[in-house]
Parts: sequence; C-alpha cells; structure tokens
Amino acid sequence: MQNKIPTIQEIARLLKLSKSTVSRALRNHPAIGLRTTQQVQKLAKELNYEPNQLAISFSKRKSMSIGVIVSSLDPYFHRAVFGIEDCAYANNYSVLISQTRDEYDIEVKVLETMRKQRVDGIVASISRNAPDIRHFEKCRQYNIPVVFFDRVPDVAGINSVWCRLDISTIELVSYLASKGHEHIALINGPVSLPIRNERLKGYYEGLEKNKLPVYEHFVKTADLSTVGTYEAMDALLSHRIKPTAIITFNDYMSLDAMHYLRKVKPGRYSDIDFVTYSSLPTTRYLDRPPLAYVDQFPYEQGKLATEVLFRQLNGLAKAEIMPPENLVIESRLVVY
Amino acid sequence: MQNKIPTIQEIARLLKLSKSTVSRALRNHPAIGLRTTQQVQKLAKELNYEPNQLAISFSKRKSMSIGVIVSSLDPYFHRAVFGIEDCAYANNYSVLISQTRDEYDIEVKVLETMRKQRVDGIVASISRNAPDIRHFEKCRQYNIPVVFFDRVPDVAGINSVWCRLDISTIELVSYLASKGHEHIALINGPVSLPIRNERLKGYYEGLEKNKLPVYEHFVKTADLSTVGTYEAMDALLSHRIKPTAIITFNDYMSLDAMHYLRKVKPGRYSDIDFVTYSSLPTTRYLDRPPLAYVDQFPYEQGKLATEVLFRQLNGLAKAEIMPPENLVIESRLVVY
DNA sequence: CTGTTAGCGCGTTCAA
DNA sequence: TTGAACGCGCTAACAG
Repeated sequence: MQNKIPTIQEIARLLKLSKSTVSRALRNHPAIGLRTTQQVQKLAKELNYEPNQLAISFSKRKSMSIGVIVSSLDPYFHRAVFGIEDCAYANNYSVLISQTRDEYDIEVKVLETMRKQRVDGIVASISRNAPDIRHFEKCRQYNIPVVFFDRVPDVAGINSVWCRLDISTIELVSYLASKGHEHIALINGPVSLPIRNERLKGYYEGLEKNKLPVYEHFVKTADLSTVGTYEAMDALLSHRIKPTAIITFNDYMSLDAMHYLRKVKPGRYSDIDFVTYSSLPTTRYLDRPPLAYVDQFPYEQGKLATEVLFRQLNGLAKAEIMPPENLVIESRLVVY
Repeated sequence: MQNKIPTIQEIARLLKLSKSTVSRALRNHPAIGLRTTQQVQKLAKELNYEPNQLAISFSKRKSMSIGVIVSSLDPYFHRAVFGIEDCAYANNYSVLISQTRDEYDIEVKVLETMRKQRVDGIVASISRNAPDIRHFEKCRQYNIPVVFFDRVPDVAGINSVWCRLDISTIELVSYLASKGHEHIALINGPVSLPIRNERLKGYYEGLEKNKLPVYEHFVKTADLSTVGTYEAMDALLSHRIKPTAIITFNDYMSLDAMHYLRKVKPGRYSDIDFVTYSSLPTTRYLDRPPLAYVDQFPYEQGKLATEVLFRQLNGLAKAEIMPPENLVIESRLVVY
C-alpha cells in the first residue's frame, strides 16, 4: 500500500531544496536554474506528483471552475452543455453540472452548493417552477457572475443569452400557409416560461401576415406532461372548426400529440400536420415526422453564454465596471 | 458594491469570540453555550455567511465530491447519472460529471483533472476507444477508489457493477422464435466493448435452445455510426438467405437499420422485425417500434455503483482492507 | 464552556 | 538563483 500522496514539500525534502524553489521549478519559472528545474520535474514525475488543485484554488481564492444549472440533461440541454464545455475547457476551466429537475427547491440548493464550492461563475437556465430569482442575489455578494441562457428571467440588470423565436414562428406559420393550411393551432407551454410569449407573438403575427382567420380556441396551453398534451388535444378537437396543422411547444409535445391522434382518435385526423421547436435527434426517424421545426441553437447559446461569463470574469479580475450583457440570437426555420 | 465575503474570522471579530468557538457554534457543537450559539448563527445569517467548502475540503483532505466519467450524457447514461446523483446527494456528496466523447485522450485528461481536484472517489464507464485502464492506476496511489459500471473493463481486482445480458438475450431469441422467426440476425457493437460478448453468447445459446439454424453471415459487427449500421444491413441483405428478424446492439442502431430499409430498400423487407437493447424514451412513438428490448437498468446500475463506492470510502476511512466488489444485475426482456 | 495553536498544500512576497 | 515567512479559511488537538 503506497498511499503516499506526494506534495511539493515532499519533493523539496528529498531534493534538499525549499518548497518555493520546487513550486517555481514545476511551473518552469525562468528564475530557476535549468539543472534544478530538470531534476525537480524528473522526481515529480517519478513520484506521480499531481498538484493539489484544492489547495491552489483555496489559496488563490479562485476555483477555476464554473457551475452549470439546467433543468435536466435532456438532449436539448445536453447540446448546450457541449457548448459550455468547449468554451470552459478552452479557458482551462472545469465545469460543474447540476440538474434541478425543474424544481425550485433543488435549484436553490444546487445554487447554494455551487456558492459554497466557490465556483467562479455560473451559467444557468432557470427552472420552470422558479417564481423569482431571489436565490441568485447572494451570488453578487460572493462576486460570482451569473449568465442566464435559454430560459431567461424577465428582469433587468442581468446577463443573458437567449434565442428569439417570434420571427421564425412567423415563418413557421407562413410555411404552413404555403402548404395550404388555414386552420393552424398552437399548443403553447406553461405560463411560467417566458419563452412561451415569443411563440404566441409570432403565431399571431404570422396569422395576420398570411391573412388567416384568428380563432381563440386554436391557442391552448399545456404543461409539458403527456396528460397535459392529451387534454390540450382533446380541447382543440372538441370545437366545430378543427385545425389542419398544429404548432407544438417542442418535440416531446409533438410526439405526444401525434400519439394521441393514433391511439385515441385512430384513423381520423391522420392528415393533421405538425411543426415544432428544437428537434430531438431521433425525431427524423418517425414515419411521418413534423414537417418543420425551429432550431434554437442550444450549442451556440451555451457557448455564447459562457463567453459572456468569461468576459465578466475578466472584467472582475481587473476590477472594471462590467455592464450586463444581453445577447439575442436568431432562431431558424428548418424544413425536414 | 458589497463584495465582502464573510468568514468565520469576521464573525469572531464582530462578536469578540475566537474563531474556533464560532466554528463550533455554526455546527451546533454541544460544548458551546446556547446563547453563544444563537447569536453566532444569527449574525452568520445576517451576513449571508456560507462556509467555504474549498477551505473545508482542503483542511480535511476530503472534498466531499465524487467524479462521474461517462462517454456521453445521452439518454442512457443520463438515467445512470440520476441513480448516481440520488445516492451521492443522500450521502451529502456532490457530483462532478465529465464526458469523454468516447475518446481515450479525453478520458485520460478528465481523470487527471478529477485527481487534481481530489475527488474522493470515481464512478466510471470506460470509453469505447480505451485500450487499457492504466490511466486509472494512479488513483490507487491517491487513495481514490474507482467503481466501473456498465462498460466494465475485463480486468481482475477492480470494483464493478454491470448488467448481464446473456440470459435476456436467450429470452429475446426465444421470443422471436415464438413469433415464428427462424432467420434471426444480430448486428453487434464494436469489439472494443466487452458487453458485446454477452449479446453474442446469448444469441448463440438462444438459437440452440430453440433449435434454430446458425448462419455465420447472420452475425455482423458495426461501429455505432449510422454508416456502419448501413454497411452491416447491406451485408446482411446481400446473402441468399435473408433474416426476418434483427437484433441490434441498441436503439440508435435499430433506428438506423429501420431507416435504411425505408430509404434504401423501400417496400421490400418491410416485414422484418427488430428487437434491441436499452430503449430510448422516444422509441415508443414510432409507428412500428422494435417489438421488444432488453432493459439494462442504467439507473439501478448507477445507483449500485455509487453504493459500492461509498462502501469502499467508508472502509478506507476506517483503514479497513476492502476487497473489491463485483456486482452483476440481471437484465430484463420487455415486450412493447 | 471557550481560547490558543498548529496545520492542511500551495503561491507569493521579500530578503538574501 | 534560491530560501524564509506568511496567508488563504477552516478544523481539531490541546489548554484552560
């Protein structure tokens, strides 16, 4: 059992040097003699010396890590995490990921954990059930900049990166109109998600632009559960005038809605077209996938948000006054 | 700008106490007077004091965190991560997740990062392209126990948790046989993944048990790319005797194979049945999903692996000799 | 019940 | 070119 964890002190002792010399030699400090440097590095390698990042972080009061808070590592946020990782790793930072499972209590808790871990900054997409962002306020006191992305709270003075959907939604409606659809419904997400409004705005503007009739009963709200979608579909189809195309809040909702038609109303309505947002990688394998979707570029959002974060961190390091950054990227209509 | 991060020292100064008293009071140490405890905790709250976990970890030489290494946070490993998180959080540990993207170099690097961060233990599923586990050896020197799960290296003396597939694979073949299939093919995963052998073993035993003919050309190997699957399908269908059912390595492969039939050979072979392993949540939405799949219980594997890890950690804490644990769980055939 | 002291491993002055 | 001394924030051993 060689459970001897090597330290700089140990190397210094063996080489009869001071630990500061060793510390410098390990980092190729120019003021250290070549011979010394070489023998230090040689011994370090033999002992399998690996610097204690905990000690470094602690003494420098800088953990070289950023926290990522997302509701779930589903395929959508998974792509965002890639963007975050790519940017963080390029800056020699490590990444702490936490899932909130869309619960406010968990969000509060993981945020606290991250503060205690003294992450240098945080990239966050808020939970669906978060009524406010008070729990993020302490981060300011702890000098931990926060960048919100994708699901951005509607509050001033914060850093944010998100993807506007209104224009693409207009295009989505126009696309459906060009296919001859005149009765287009929208099943939107829960009111607690601000991004829902973009969809609604684009929907109405799209109808107007294409001179299509507006039926209030064509707009439904669903939580993101399967049952919720079924209920919305029920409500949609209970009116005299039925939709011939449906815009759903996301891919999962489209899947549930299509499943509903097949199982609950087999045969009828099989000609209803679906379009949606932020495609799952497996959606294209459906026999009859949605006709189109609006790409929200999660990878780019994650990457941009992290870039904003590093700009804030660098500003903080120089004690500069950093005004909050608010980036908006354009979504894009993709026809399968 | 109130960028004053409160410390125990600061609280002690304000209250004219020593920092050890404050430290104890904050942790409800019984030897501290009620009055003192209360006033310390009151002030701590007012100052928004949050203990510096970095300092605690450093001084205790225990980071209260475990590392998780997986190839990718795809839906499969995502479920495993839930199991890991549930167990870790229950033990007041935090979780560091790293993706290797199935590349050996990245695996080596994230492992090193975790060691430097002094995680207390690691739960890992090895990369497809990892030729050996030499890079894990240093963990022993650093007293960091490692538990491999799901993709387990074929080496003695390690902790492991995996899911045996041979018996379920026999059942899978029997199920297909019961449906009248006599020509059953298997598209297996790459040789670098040991779990592939379980499938192969079960396949042959299943054929034997059901007295089905063995055709060597019915067994193909594919890397896990779409192109690889297409090639395997090409090869399978190029023989005189065609399969009527195909067992694929996983869901993605089934999707690709089915897609191949629809796109490359439309109309023909539309009666080929598929069965697979470890279902994606969205697979059930297909018009004609695989008939059945073998559940590998990733959540349970992750949870069990983490439990093993904590047993090792507790043993280590008591300086006990901990023999490695090797758990095997049974997979289960699920018919849609 | 409370205070004093030492030390965790490292980087960083300042001094030689 | 090297070394000595200090401090990061906290816990713990030992005193009182």
